[in-house]
Amino acid sequence: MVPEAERRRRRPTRQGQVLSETLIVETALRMLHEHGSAGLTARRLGTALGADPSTVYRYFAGLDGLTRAIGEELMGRALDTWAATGDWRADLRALGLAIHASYLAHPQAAVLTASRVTGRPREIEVDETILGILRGAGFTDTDAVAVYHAFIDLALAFAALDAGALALKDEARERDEQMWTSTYARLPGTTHPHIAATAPLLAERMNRSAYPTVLGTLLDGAAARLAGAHRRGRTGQGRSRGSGAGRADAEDAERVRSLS
Amino acid sequence: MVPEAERRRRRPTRQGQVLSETLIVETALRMLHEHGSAGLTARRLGTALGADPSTVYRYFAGLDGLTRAIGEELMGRALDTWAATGDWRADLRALGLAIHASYLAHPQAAVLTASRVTGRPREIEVDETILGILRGAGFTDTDAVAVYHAFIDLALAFAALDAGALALKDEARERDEQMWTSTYARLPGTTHPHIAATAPLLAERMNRSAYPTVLGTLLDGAAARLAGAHRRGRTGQGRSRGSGAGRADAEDAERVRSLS
DNA sequence: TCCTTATGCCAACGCTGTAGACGTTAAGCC
DNA sequence: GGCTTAACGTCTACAGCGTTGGCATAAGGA
Repeated sequence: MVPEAERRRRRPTRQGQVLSETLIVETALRMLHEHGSAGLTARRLGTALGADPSTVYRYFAGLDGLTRAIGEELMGRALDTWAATGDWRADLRALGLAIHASYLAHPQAAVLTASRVTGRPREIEVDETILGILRGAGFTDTDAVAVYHAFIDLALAFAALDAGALALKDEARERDEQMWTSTYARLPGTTHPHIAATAPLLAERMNRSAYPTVLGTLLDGAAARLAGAHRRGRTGQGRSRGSGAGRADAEDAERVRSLS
Repeated sequence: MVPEAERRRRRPTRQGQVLSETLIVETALRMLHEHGSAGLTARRLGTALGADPSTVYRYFAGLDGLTRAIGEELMGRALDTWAATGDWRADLRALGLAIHASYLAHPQAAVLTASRVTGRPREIEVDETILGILRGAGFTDTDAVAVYHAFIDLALAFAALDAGALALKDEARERDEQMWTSTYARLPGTTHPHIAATAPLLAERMNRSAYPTVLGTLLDGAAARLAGAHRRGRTGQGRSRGSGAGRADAEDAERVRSLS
């Protein structure tokens, strides 16, 4: 296995294809679209590329390495469709939606990659951008990191969740989506009063992503914290209850972490 | 395949095991712990059960059916460790953390199931409980459904994301966790000023789950909306900007949905 | 005790990811 | 232009996978 940058001899395949990392990644994305998230196999990828299956292993450390490269590509695409305006709130919202949308444009790929951290260049670029927006907006470093953490994990988590729903093959997805009008809407009010009372609302809402809503709430919370910090800065007063990211949450986070 | 409730003839395995859905689910959970999230195979499960691999197919519709049953089991366990107090905010927080914790107690299983909706009894029970808490707290049906949607998807999304990190085998996880002290902390301030400036804070924070923080923010937003609704109820005034779940978000959600 | 059929077992099919040896051919140098 | 060298595509093989259909058998109702 040789890193892409050091490749010198580009020798065509028996069928005439000249391979490269990006060609393989793009072919893999197309295959994921056509054959579903379980349809990315070395052999199929080989035939699609006009090359022997094992050739892929000269470019990536197993299919897992290819998967990480795909994630990096999706992150890069998100960044490319986004442009800063200077309004931190609008910029973060747009960036979050861009990441989410970029992954959901390839749900079958997103399922495989959204919960992996690659640490590759474009991903780092996104992180740097987010931190820059927050620090530029006047957040303290501590707050900026806290909001960044919540922001990026929220985007990835919802990308993975929503991609999972979209990645189901049509038939299965239809069945899943109809669950709110079939299973849930038919529960009797005697045993499930609250579901029964809200069934139409549920059917209308549950097949959409909750991400935009939650993202809005998160940014509201961040804005409140920013305002609070400014107020404290002027008055020298202690922090208010506010955003719910205080001591108790840190303890929860620690507890959660040590669960494994 | 016969539903568990109608099973009459319980015939022991050649090795003496008497099978049942719950025995299989529990064995599968144990195997996931021992062999990782890719370690649940029909053949291995068979040997672990002291039975032929194909026997599992008499109890579940393929490994996929087994997977859904595992998800249902985890959801049930979350509900069992939780008790209502009457304080809607505390109750929701505790329930969210319980779901998150239940999945993270079996990260390898959570990876497989957290983004699947099963529509099975214990899952419905959780949904009914959440809606009950919200409607009991005085939310309108519309608001209750909106908060419910955000709440449950948030819990599942973070369960999946955090489980993904925990499910990596020790060696890989350690490498992942050290990325914040190795890769990120070493980026030069000239190219990545914001990451460089916050590197210690990042290293301290990024290996914990952001879920408790985000959950807190979500509940804060919900509380604000509840207070706003009450105020509107008294004064008859229109809704304020507030929680960020207004018209614009609904449009975003629709846009996102039609992406596929 | 007998009959039915649920249920466990077996064998087989067509896949999978990946390792290692092999041979061809492009690149770099003179 | 010709030579050398090793990068890179190809071939072969292995061990394992999910799943299915047929078969034997024993459990439970009569």
